[in-house]
Amino acid sequence: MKNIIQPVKGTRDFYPAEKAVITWLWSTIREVSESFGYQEFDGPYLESIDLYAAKSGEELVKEQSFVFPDKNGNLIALRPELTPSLVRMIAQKQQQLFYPLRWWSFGPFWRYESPQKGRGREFFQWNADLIGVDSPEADAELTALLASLFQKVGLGPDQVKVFVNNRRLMENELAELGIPEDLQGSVFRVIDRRDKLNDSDWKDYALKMGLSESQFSGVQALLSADDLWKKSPELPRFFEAADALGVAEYVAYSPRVIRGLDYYTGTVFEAQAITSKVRRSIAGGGRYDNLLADVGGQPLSGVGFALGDMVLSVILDELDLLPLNRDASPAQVMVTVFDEDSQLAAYQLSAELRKAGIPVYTYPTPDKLGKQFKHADRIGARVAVILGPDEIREKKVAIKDLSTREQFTFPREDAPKAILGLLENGPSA
RNA sequence: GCGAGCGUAGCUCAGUCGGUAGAGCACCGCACUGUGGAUGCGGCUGUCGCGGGUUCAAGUCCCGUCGCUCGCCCCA
Repeated sequence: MKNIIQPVKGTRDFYPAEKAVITWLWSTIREVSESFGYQEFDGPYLESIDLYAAKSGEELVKEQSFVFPDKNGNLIALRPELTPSLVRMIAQKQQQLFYPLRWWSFGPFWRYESPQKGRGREFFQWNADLIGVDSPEADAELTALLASLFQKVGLGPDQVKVFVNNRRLMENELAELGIPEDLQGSVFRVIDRRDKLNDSDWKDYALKMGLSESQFSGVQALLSADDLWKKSPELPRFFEAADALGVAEYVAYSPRVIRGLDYYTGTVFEAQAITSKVRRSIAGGGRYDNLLADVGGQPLSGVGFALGDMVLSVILDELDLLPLNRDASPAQVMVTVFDEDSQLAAYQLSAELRKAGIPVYTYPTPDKLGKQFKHADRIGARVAVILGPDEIREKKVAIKDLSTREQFTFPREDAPKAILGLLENGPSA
Protein backbone atom coordinates (compact mmCIF):
# COMPACT_ATOMS: atom_id res chain seq x y z
CA MET A 1 0.00 0.00 0.00
CA LYS A 2 2.69 2.43 1.00
CA ASN A 3 4.74 1.56 -2.07
CA ILE A 4 2.12 2.63 -4.59
CA ILE A 5 3.44 5.50 -6.65
CA GLN A 6 1.55 8.70 -5.91
CA PRO A 7 -0.66 10.15 -8.62
CA VAL A 8 0.53 13.44 -10.07
CA LYS A 9 -0.49 16.34 -7.87
CA GLY A 10 -3.72 17.97 -8.93
CA THR A 11 -4.88 15.09 -11.14
CA ARG A 12 -7.94 12.97 -10.50
CA ASP A 13 -8.52 9.26 -10.83
CA PHE A 14 -11.79 8.55 -12.54
CA TYR A 15 -13.10 5.38 -10.91
CA PRO A 16 -16.35 4.23 -12.55
CA ALA A 17 -18.48 6.38 -10.25
CA GLU A 18 -16.51 9.51 -11.09
CA LYS A 19 -16.20 8.61 -14.75
CA ALA A 20 -19.98 8.29 -14.84
CA VAL A 21 -20.30 11.90 -13.66
CA ILE A 22 -17.98 13.32 -16.30
CA THR A 23 -19.65 11.22 -19.02
CA TRP A 24 -23.05 12.46 -17.91
CA LEU A 25 -21.84 16.05 -17.90
CA TRP A 26 -20.33 15.66 -21.35
CA SER A 27 -23.48 14.21 -22.85
CA THR A 28 -25.67 16.83 -21.20
CA ILE A 29 -23.40 19.51 -22.62
CA ARG A 30 -23.62 17.85 -26.02
CA GLU A 31 -27.42 17.86 -25.88
CA VAL A 32 -27.60 21.52 -24.91
CA SER A 33 -24.99 22.60 -27.45
CA GLU A 34 -26.65 20.72 -30.26
CA SER A 35 -30.04 22.12 -29.31
CA PHE A 36 -28.62 25.53 -30.28
CA GLY A 37 -27.10 24.15 -33.47
CA TYR A 38 -23.50 24.18 -32.29
CA GLN A 39 -21.03 21.72 -33.83
CA GLU A 40 -18.50 19.81 -31.79
CA PHE A 41 -14.82 20.36 -32.56
CA ASP A 42 -11.52 19.97 -30.77
CA GLY A 43 -7.96 21.21 -30.96
CA PRO A 44 -4.77 19.38 -30.05
CA TYR A 45 -3.88 18.95 -26.39
CA LEU A 46 -0.31 19.94 -27.19
CA GLU A 47 0.44 23.34 -28.65
CA SER A 48 3.54 25.39 -29.29
CA ILE A 49 4.16 27.81 -26.44
CA ASP A 50 4.25 30.62 -29.02
CA LEU A 51 0.54 30.26 -29.58
CA TYR A 52 -0.14 31.43 -26.05
CA ALA A 53 2.62 33.99 -25.90
CA ALA A 54 0.65 35.97 -28.48
CA LYS A 55 -2.34 37.01 -26.47
CA SER A 56 -3.23 35.06 -23.35
CA GLY A 57 -2.56 36.74 -20.04
CA GLU A 58 1.10 36.83 -19.06
CA GLU A 59 0.47 34.87 -15.91
CA LEU A 60 -1.40 32.12 -17.70
CA VAL A 61 1.55 31.35 -19.93
CA LYS A 62 4.53 32.02 -17.70
CA GLU A 63 3.30 30.71 -14.38
CA GLN A 64 0.42 28.41 -15.02
CA SER A 65 1.25 26.29 -18.02
CA PHE A 66 2.85 22.88 -18.16
CA VAL A 67 5.69 23.43 -20.62
CA PHE A 68 8.39 21.03 -21.79
CA PRO A 69 10.88 20.84 -24.64
CA ASP A 70 10.38 18.23 -27.34
CA LYS A 71 13.36 16.36 -28.79
CA ASN A 72 14.19 19.28 -31.05
CA GLY A 73 14.16 21.66 -28.14
CA ASN A 74 10.92 23.37 -29.15
CA LEU A 75 8.80 24.38 -26.19
CA ILE A 76 5.51 22.56 -26.07
CA ALA A 77 2.64 23.44 -23.73
CA LEU A 78 -0.19 21.29 -22.50
CA ARG A 79 -3.07 23.55 -23.48
CA PRO A 80 -4.18 25.81 -20.62
CA GLU A 81 -7.17 27.14 -22.57
CA LEU A 82 -8.84 26.55 -25.90
CA THR A 83 -9.43 29.96 -27.45
CA PRO A 84 -5.95 30.38 -29.00
CA SER A 85 -6.26 26.97 -30.68
CA LEU A 86 -9.72 27.88 -31.92
CA VAL A 87 -8.46 31.14 -33.33
CA ARG A 88 -5.54 29.41 -35.01
CA MET A 89 -7.81 26.80 -36.56
CA ILE A 90 -10.09 29.48 -37.92
CA ALA A 91 -7.24 31.63 -39.22
CA GLN A 92 -5.79 28.64 -41.07
CA LYS A 93 -9.00 28.08 -43.01
CA GLN A 94 -10.52 31.50 -42.79
CA GLN A 95 -11.50 31.64 -46.47
CA GLN A 96 -12.90 28.11 -46.61
CA LEU A 97 -15.20 28.32 -43.61
CA PHE A 98 -18.64 29.89 -43.88
CA TYR A 99 -19.96 32.10 -41.17
CA PRO A 100 -21.21 32.33 -38.56
CA LEU A 101 -19.46 29.44 -36.91
CA ARG A 102 -21.18 27.91 -33.91
CA TRP A 103 -18.69 25.54 -32.34
CA TRP A 104 -18.42 23.78 -29.00
CA SER A 105 -15.88 21.51 -27.37
CA PHE A 106 -15.34 19.52 -24.20
CA GLY A 107 -11.95 18.25 -23.17
CA PRO A 108 -9.02 18.32 -20.78
CA PHE A 109 -6.87 21.31 -19.91
CA TRP A 110 -3.86 21.75 -17.65
CA ARG A 111 -2.75 24.57 -15.43
CA TYR A 112 0.08 24.50 -12.97
CA GLU A 113 -1.66 25.86 -9.90
CA SER A 114 -1.99 24.70 -6.37
CA PRO A 115 -4.97 22.38 -6.05
CA GLN A 116 -7.85 23.19 -3.76
CA LYS A 117 -11.60 22.80 -3.62
CA GLY A 118 -12.98 23.11 -7.12
CA ARG A 119 -9.58 23.48 -8.74
CA GLY A 120 -7.00 20.98 -9.94
CA ARG A 121 -4.11 20.93 -12.37
CA GLU A 122 -5.97 18.76 -14.84
CA PHE A 123 -9.59 19.60 -15.48
CA PHE A 124 -12.25 19.62 -18.18
CA GLN A 125 -13.77 22.60 -19.89
CA TRP A 126 -16.79 23.18 -21.98
CA ASN A 127 -16.05 25.85 -24.59
CA ALA A 128 -18.63 27.40 -26.90
CA ASP A 129 -18.04 30.13 -29.43
CA LEU A 130 -20.05 32.04 -31.99
CA ILE A 131 -17.73 33.51 -34.62
CA GLY A 132 -18.56 36.05 -37.27
CA VAL A 133 -21.51 37.88 -35.76
CA ASP A 134 -20.88 41.11 -33.91
CA SER A 135 -24.09 41.93 -32.08
CA PRO A 136 -25.51 42.07 -28.57
CA GLU A 137 -27.97 39.40 -29.66
CA ALA A 138 -25.11 37.02 -30.36
CA ASP A 139 -23.71 37.77 -26.90
CA ALA A 140 -27.13 36.99 -25.46
CA GLU A 141 -27.25 33.68 -27.31
CA LEU A 142 -24.08 32.53 -25.59
CA THR A 143 -25.42 33.37 -22.16
CA ALA A 144 -28.64 31.59 -23.10
CA LEU A 145 -26.65 28.53 -24.08
CA LEU A 146 -24.88 28.64 -20.74
CA ALA A 147 -28.10 29.17 -18.82
CA SER A 148 -29.67 26.26 -20.68
CA LEU A 149 -27.06 23.92 -19.29
CA PHE A 150 -27.79 25.17 -15.80
CA GLN A 151 -31.45 24.55 -16.40
CA LYS A 152 -30.78 21.10 -17.77
CA VAL A 153 -28.74 19.97 -14.78
CA GLY A 154 -31.28 21.35 -12.33
CA LEU A 155 -29.65 24.62 -11.28
CA GLY A 156 -32.29 27.32 -11.00
CA PRO A 157 -31.91 31.10 -11.33
CA ASP A 158 -32.02 31.31 -7.55
CA GLN A 159 -28.88 29.17 -7.42
CA VAL A 160 -26.72 30.43 -10.28
CA LYS A 161 -26.58 33.71 -12.15
CA VAL A 162 -24.76 34.93 -15.22
CA PHE A 163 -23.46 38.39 -14.35
CA VAL A 164 -22.90 40.62 -17.36
CA ASN A 165 -20.97 43.77 -18.02
CA ASN A 166 -19.36 45.56 -20.95
CA ARG A 167 -15.77 46.62 -21.19
CA ARG A 168 -16.37 49.51 -23.58
CA LEU A 169 -18.95 50.86 -21.18
CA MET A 170 -16.51 50.65 -18.33
CA GLU A 171 -13.73 52.20 -20.38
CA ASN A 172 -15.94 55.18 -21.19
CA GLU A 173 -16.91 55.58 -17.57
CA LEU A 174 -13.32 55.45 -16.45
CA ALA A 175 -12.39 58.01 -19.08
CA GLU A 176 -15.10 60.30 -17.75
CA LEU A 177 -13.51 60.02 -14.34
CA GLY A 178 -10.32 61.32 -15.86
CA ILE A 179 -8.51 58.01 -15.64
CA PRO A 180 -5.94 57.79 -18.43
CA GLU A 181 -6.05 54.86 -20.81
CA ASP A 182 -2.79 53.35 -19.63
CA LEU A 183 -4.22 53.07 -16.13
CA GLN A 184 -7.38 51.26 -17.22
CA GLY A 185 -5.86 47.81 -17.01
CA SER A 186 -4.83 48.43 -13.43
CA VAL A 187 -8.25 49.78 -12.56
CA PHE A 188 -9.85 46.68 -14.02
CA ARG A 189 -7.73 44.68 -11.63
CA VAL A 190 -8.88 46.90 -8.80
CA ILE A 191 -12.48 46.23 -9.78
CA ASP A 192 -11.77 42.53 -10.08
CA ARG A 193 -10.63 42.49 -6.47
CA ARG A 194 -13.55 44.37 -5.00
CA ASP A 195 -15.14 41.26 -3.52
CA LYS A 196 -11.89 39.81 -2.23
CA LEU A 197 -10.68 42.64 -0.02
CA ASN A 198 -12.31 44.51 2.81
CA ASP A 199 -13.17 48.15 2.28
CA SER A 200 -10.05 49.75 3.62
CA ASP A 201 -7.62 47.25 2.09
CA TRP A 202 -9.35 47.67 -1.21
CA LYS A 203 -9.05 51.43 -1.02
CA ASP A 204 -5.36 51.18 -0.16
CA TYR A 205 -4.87 48.89 -3.12
CA ALA A 206 -6.73 51.25 -5.44
CA LEU A 207 -4.69 54.26 -4.35
CA LYS A 208 -1.51 52.28 -4.68
CA MET A 209 -2.43 51.45 -8.25
CA GLY A 210 -2.41 55.19 -8.96
CA LEU A 211 -5.98 56.39 -8.46
CA SER A 212 -6.61 59.77 -6.90
CA GLU A 213 -9.09 60.13 -4.02
CA SER A 214 -11.75 61.54 -6.30
CA GLN A 215 -11.17 58.92 -8.97
CA PHE A 216 -11.41 56.27 -6.30
CA SER A 217 -14.79 57.47 -5.08
CA GLY A 218 -15.88 57.66 -8.70
CA VAL A 219 -14.95 54.01 -9.22
CA GLN A 220 -16.62 53.13 -5.97
CA ALA A 221 -19.82 54.78 -7.16
CA LEU A 222 -19.57 52.97 -10.48
CA LEU A 223 -19.52 49.60 -8.78
CA SER A 224 -22.81 50.14 -7.06
CA ALA A 225 -24.47 51.66 -10.13
CA ASP A 226 -26.75 48.75 -10.87
CA ASP A 227 -28.44 50.55 -13.75
CA LEU A 228 -25.23 51.63 -15.41
CA TRP A 229 -26.06 49.21 -18.23
CA LYS A 230 -28.63 51.69 -19.55
CA LYS A 231 -25.79 53.96 -20.64
CA SER A 232 -24.35 51.25 -22.87
CA PRO A 233 -25.51 51.13 -26.50
CA GLU A 234 -25.27 47.33 -26.38
CA LEU A 235 -26.49 46.07 -23.04
CA PRO A 236 -30.16 47.10 -23.33
CA ARG A 237 -30.33 45.13 -26.57
CA PHE A 238 -28.49 42.30 -24.87
CA PHE A 239 -31.03 42.06 -22.07
CA GLU A 240 -33.98 42.27 -24.47
CA ALA A 241 -32.52 39.38 -26.45
CA ALA A 242 -31.86 37.35 -23.30
CA ASP A 243 -35.47 37.91 -22.37
CA ALA A 244 -36.64 36.71 -25.78
CA LEU A 245 -34.41 33.65 -25.44
CA GLY A 246 -36.16 32.82 -22.19
CA VAL A 247 -33.23 33.24 -19.82
CA ALA A 248 -33.99 36.67 -18.32
CA GLU A 249 -34.12 35.09 -14.88
CA TYR A 250 -30.57 33.82 -15.20
CA VAL A 251 -28.84 37.00 -16.35
CA ALA A 252 -28.17 40.09 -14.32
CA TYR A 253 -26.12 43.21 -14.77
CA SER A 254 -23.10 43.62 -12.54
CA PRO A 255 -20.64 46.52 -12.85
CA ARG A 256 -18.12 44.42 -10.95
CA VAL A 257 -17.62 41.78 -13.63
CA ILE A 258 -14.61 42.63 -15.72
CA ARG A 259 -12.73 39.36 -16.46
CA GLY A 260 -9.02 38.79 -16.19
CA LEU A 261 -8.11 37.87 -19.75
CA ASP A 262 -6.81 40.71 -21.86
CA TYR A 263 -8.48 39.80 -25.12
CA TYR A 264 -12.06 40.68 -24.25
CA THR A 265 -13.23 43.87 -25.92
CA GLY A 266 -16.97 44.20 -25.40
CA THR A 267 -19.56 42.34 -23.40
CA VAL A 268 -18.14 40.10 -20.69
CA PHE A 269 -19.93 37.68 -18.41
CA GLU A 270 -19.30 35.32 -15.58
CA ALA A 271 -21.49 32.64 -14.03
CA GLN A 272 -21.45 32.32 -10.28
CA ALA A 273 -23.23 30.25 -7.71
CA ILE A 274 -25.30 32.41 -5.42
CA THR A 275 -25.85 29.95 -2.63
CA SER A 276 -22.65 27.94 -2.60
CA LYS A 277 -19.82 28.38 -0.16
CA VAL A 278 -17.51 28.18 -3.16
CA ARG A 279 -17.16 31.73 -4.46
CA ARG A 280 -15.17 30.79 -7.52
CA SER A 281 -16.83 31.42 -10.84
CA ILE A 282 -18.33 28.50 -12.73
CA ALA A 283 -17.88 29.92 -16.21
CA GLY A 284 -16.59 33.04 -17.86
CA GLY A 285 -16.66 34.54 -21.31
CA GLY A 286 -17.11 37.53 -23.49
CA ARG A 287 -16.65 39.17 -26.85
CA TYR A 288 -13.29 39.39 -28.55
CA ASP A 289 -12.86 41.51 -31.65
CA ASN A 290 -9.16 41.36 -32.33
CA LEU A 291 -8.09 37.77 -31.86
CA LEU A 292 -8.12 36.75 -35.50
CA ALA A 293 -6.26 39.85 -36.60
CA ASP A 294 -3.73 39.27 -33.84
CA VAL A 295 -2.66 35.94 -35.30
CA GLY A 296 -2.56 37.31 -38.82
CA GLY A 297 -6.09 36.62 -40.00
CA GLN A 298 -8.70 39.01 -41.34
CA PRO A 299 -10.55 40.89 -38.58
CA LEU A 300 -13.42 38.76 -37.32
CA SER A 301 -15.45 39.18 -34.18
CA GLY A 302 -16.45 36.39 -31.89
CA VAL A 303 -18.04 35.68 -28.54
CA GLY A 304 -17.52 32.64 -26.38
CA PHE A 305 -17.19 31.23 -22.94
CA ALA A 306 -15.53 28.43 -20.99
CA LEU A 307 -17.01 26.43 -18.15
CA GLY A 308 -14.85 24.29 -15.88
CA ASP A 309 -16.04 20.93 -14.65
CA MET A 310 -14.60 21.11 -11.15
CA VAL A 311 -16.44 24.06 -9.65
CA LEU A 312 -19.65 22.95 -11.30
CA SER A 313 -19.26 19.46 -9.83
CA VAL A 314 -18.72 20.88 -6.36
CA ILE A 315 -21.90 22.92 -6.63
CA LEU A 316 -23.95 20.08 -8.09
CA ASP A 317 -22.70 17.84 -5.32
CA GLU A 318 -23.63 20.38 -2.63
CA LEU A 319 -27.13 20.64 -4.04
CA ASP A 320 -27.41 16.89 -4.51
CA LEU A 321 -27.92 17.25 -8.25
CA LEU A 322 -25.39 14.69 -9.46
CA PRO A 323 -26.86 11.65 -11.20
CA LEU A 324 -27.90 8.77 -8.96
CA ASN A 325 -26.63 5.20 -9.18
CA ARG A 326 -23.27 6.41 -10.38
CA ASP A 327 -21.64 3.15 -9.40
CA ALA A 328 -24.24 0.79 -10.86
CA SER A 329 -23.41 -1.73 -13.55
CA PRO A 330 -24.63 -0.64 -16.97
CA ALA A 331 -26.40 -4.00 -17.13
CA GLN A 332 -29.63 -4.14 -15.17
CA VAL A 333 -29.98 -7.86 -15.67
CA MET A 334 -27.82 -10.44 -13.92
CA VAL A 335 -27.78 -14.06 -14.98
CA THR A 336 -26.97 -16.35 -12.05
CA VAL A 337 -24.91 -19.50 -12.29
CA PHE A 338 -26.73 -22.28 -10.52
CA ASP A 339 -23.98 -24.87 -10.34
CA GLU A 340 -20.91 -26.02 -12.15
CA ASP A 341 -22.84 -28.21 -14.56
CA SER A 342 -25.10 -25.39 -15.69
CA GLN A 343 -22.49 -22.67 -15.92
CA LEU A 344 -22.16 -22.87 -19.69
CA ALA A 345 -25.94 -22.99 -20.03
CA ALA A 346 -26.01 -19.68 -18.14
CA TYR A 347 -23.41 -18.28 -20.51
CA GLN A 348 -25.48 -19.41 -23.45
CA LEU A 349 -28.60 -17.80 -22.04
CA SER A 350 -26.66 -14.57 -21.45
CA ALA A 351 -25.58 -14.55 -25.06
CA GLU A 352 -29.18 -15.07 -26.21
CA LEU A 353 -30.37 -12.17 -24.11
CA ARG A 354 -27.62 -9.90 -25.41
CA LYS A 355 -28.59 -10.83 -28.94
CA ALA A 356 -32.08 -9.63 -28.06
CA GLY A 357 -30.58 -6.28 -27.12
CA ILE A 358 -30.47 -6.67 -23.35
CA PRO A 359 -27.25 -5.75 -21.54
CA VAL A 360 -26.45 -8.71 -19.30
CA TYR A 361 -24.03 -9.20 -16.41
CA THR A 362 -23.21 -12.87 -15.98
CA TYR A 363 -22.24 -13.99 -12.49
CA PRO A 364 -18.79 -15.52 -12.86
CA THR A 365 -18.86 -18.59 -10.55
CA PRO A 366 -21.36 -21.12 -9.17
CA ASP A 367 -21.66 -19.59 -5.70
CA LYS A 368 -24.62 -19.99 -3.40
CA LEU A 369 -27.66 -18.27 -4.84
CA GLY A 370 -28.01 -16.04 -1.79
CA LYS A 371 -24.57 -14.67 -2.37
CA GLN A 372 -25.36 -14.12 -6.03
CA PHE A 373 -28.51 -12.15 -5.25
CA LYS A 374 -26.62 -10.04 -2.81
CA HIS A 375 -24.08 -9.39 -5.52
CA ALA A 376 -26.90 -8.48 -7.91
CA ASP A 377 -28.07 -5.85 -5.42
CA ARG A 378 -24.60 -4.48 -5.09
CA ILE A 379 -24.06 -3.95 -8.78
CA GLY A 380 -27.45 -2.27 -9.07
CA ALA A 381 -29.17 -4.94 -11.14
CA ARG A 382 -32.96 -4.90 -11.21
CA VAL A 383 -33.62 -8.33 -12.59
CA ALA A 384 -32.02 -11.69 -11.85
CA VAL A 385 -32.31 -14.69 -14.13
CA ILE A 386 -32.11 -18.22 -12.72
CA LEU A 387 -31.42 -21.28 -14.78
CA GLY A 388 -31.37 -24.35 -12.51
CA PRO A 389 -31.86 -28.05 -13.24
CA ASP A 390 -35.66 -27.75 -13.04
CA GLU A 391 -35.77 -24.88 -15.53
CA ILE A 392 -33.35 -26.56 -17.90
CA ARG A 393 -35.40 -29.76 -17.87
CA GLU A 394 -38.59 -27.86 -18.67
CA LYS A 395 -36.92 -25.47 -21.15
CA LYS A 396 -37.85 -22.54 -18.96
CA VAL A 397 -36.13 -19.71 -17.12
CA ALA A 398 -36.99 -18.12 -13.81
CA ILE A 399 -36.98 -14.35 -13.81
CA LYS A 400 -36.89 -12.45 -10.57
CA ASP A 401 -37.72 -8.81 -9.99
CA LEU A 402 -35.17 -7.85 -7.39
CA SER A 403 -37.09 -4.88 -6.06
CA THR A 404 -40.39 -6.67 -5.44
CA ARG A 405 -38.78 -10.09 -4.85
CA GLU A 406 -41.37 -11.60 -7.13
CA GLN A 407 -40.29 -14.44 -9.33
CA PHE A 408 -41.95 -15.89 -12.41
CA THR A 409 -41.14 -18.74 -14.72
CA PHE A 410 -41.35 -18.31 -18.48
CA PRO A 411 -40.77 -20.55 -21.47
CA ARG A 412 -37.22 -19.91 -22.53
CA GLU A 413 -38.09 -18.22 -25.81
CA ASP A 414 -40.30 -15.70 -24.01
CA ALA A 415 -37.56 -14.65 -21.59
CA PRO A 416 -36.29 -11.58 -23.48
CA LYS A 417 -39.76 -10.13 -23.81
CA ALA A 418 -40.55 -10.82 -20.15
CA ILE A 419 -37.33 -9.18 -19.01
CA LEU A 420 -37.84 -6.12 -21.21
CA GLY A 421 -41.34 -5.86 -19.78
CA LEU A 422 -40.01 -5.87 -16.24
CA LEU A 423 -37.38 -3.27 -17.05
CA GLU A 424 -39.91 -0.97 -18.64
CA ASN A 425 -42.42 -1.12 -15.83
CA GLY A 426 -40.05 -1.02 -12.95
CA PRO A 427 -38.86 2.15 -11.26
CA SER A 428 -36.39 4.01 -13.38
CA ALA A 429 -32.82 4.04 -12.24
C1' G B 1 5.27 31.24 -4.03
C1' C B 2 2.86 32.31 1.14
C1' G B 3 -0.28 30.71 5.49
C1' A B 4 -3.16 27.12 8.42
C1' G B 5 -4.95 22.22 9.53
C1' C B 6 -4.62 16.97 9.04
C1' G B 7 -1.89 11.90 8.06
C1' U B 8 -3.97 5.48 12.99
C1' A B 9 -7.55 -1.16 9.62
C1' G B 10 -10.37 -1.24 2.81
C1' C B 11 -13.61 3.47 4.48
C1' U B 12 -15.03 7.12 8.52
C1' C B 13 -12.70 8.06 12.80
C1' A B 14 -11.51 7.41 18.56
C1' G B 15 -7.08 6.81 21.24
C1' U B 16 -7.13 10.75 28.26
C1' C B 17 -1.41 12.37 31.98
C1' G B 18 3.82 8.99 27.29
C1' G B 19 2.68 2.70 29.65
C1' U B 20 2.77 -2.78 24.51
C1' A B 21 -3.57 -0.71 19.14
C1' G B 22 -9.64 0.41 19.31
C1' A B 23 -14.95 1.31 17.44
C1' G B 24 -18.52 1.66 13.59
C1' C B 25 -19.13 0.55 8.59
C1' A B 26 -17.44 -2.74 4.76
C1' C B 27 -15.72 -7.71 3.79
C1' C B 28 -15.72 -13.25 4.83
C1' G B 29 -18.12 -17.43 7.39
C1' C B 30 -22.20 -19.67 10.10
C1' A B 31 -27.50 -19.79 11.68
C1' C B 32 -29.75 -20.57 6.04
C1' U B 33 -27.30 -26.84 0.49
C1' G B 34 -32.98 -23.42 -4.99
C1' U B 35 -33.29 -17.21 -3.27
C1' G B 36 -30.69 -11.03 -1.56
C1' G B 37 -31.35 -5.83 1.49
C1' A B 38 -33.17 -7.55 8.41
C1' U B 39 -31.12 -9.94 12.88
C1' G B 40 -27.67 -12.72 15.85
C1' C B 41 -22.97 -15.06 16.51
C1' G B 42 -17.99 -15.73 14.92
C1' G B 43 -13.70 -14.19 11.89
C1' C B 44 -10.04 -11.13 8.92
C1' U B 45 -7.52 -6.61 8.47
C1' G B 46 -2.20 -2.16 10.99
C1' U B 47 5.41 0.07 8.40
C1' C B 48 0.05 4.53 13.69
C1' G B 49 2.84 8.67 6.31
C1' C B 50 8.43 8.48 6.38
C1' G B 51 13.26 9.61 8.92
C1' G B 52 15.67 11.12 13.14
C1' G B 53 15.64 12.78 18.41
C1' U B 54 14.10 12.81 23.83
C1' U B 55 12.72 8.68 27.22
C1' C B 56 13.15 2.72 30.92
C1' A B 57 8.97 3.28 27.45
C1' A B 58 6.49 7.37 21.73
C1' G B 59 0.35 6.76 17.86
C1' U B 60 1.03 10.47 21.90
C1' C B 61 6.50 15.05 23.09
C1' C B 62 10.54 17.59 19.77
C1' C B 63 13.00 18.36 14.85
C1' G B 64 12.96 17.36 9.80
C1' U B 65 10.58 15.46 5.52
C1' C B 66 6.76 13.76 2.18
C1' G B 67 1.64 13.69 1.14
C1' C B 68 -3.36 15.46 1.47
C1' U B 69 -6.95 19.29 2.58
C1' C B 70 -8.42 24.33 3.14
C1' G B 71 -7.26 29.47 2.33
C1' C B 72 -4.12 33.64 -0.11
C1' C B 73 -2.43 34.70 -5.19
C1' C B 74 -4.56 33.65 -9.90
C1' C B 75 -8.31 31.64 -12.51
C1' A B 76 -12.61 27.53 -15.07
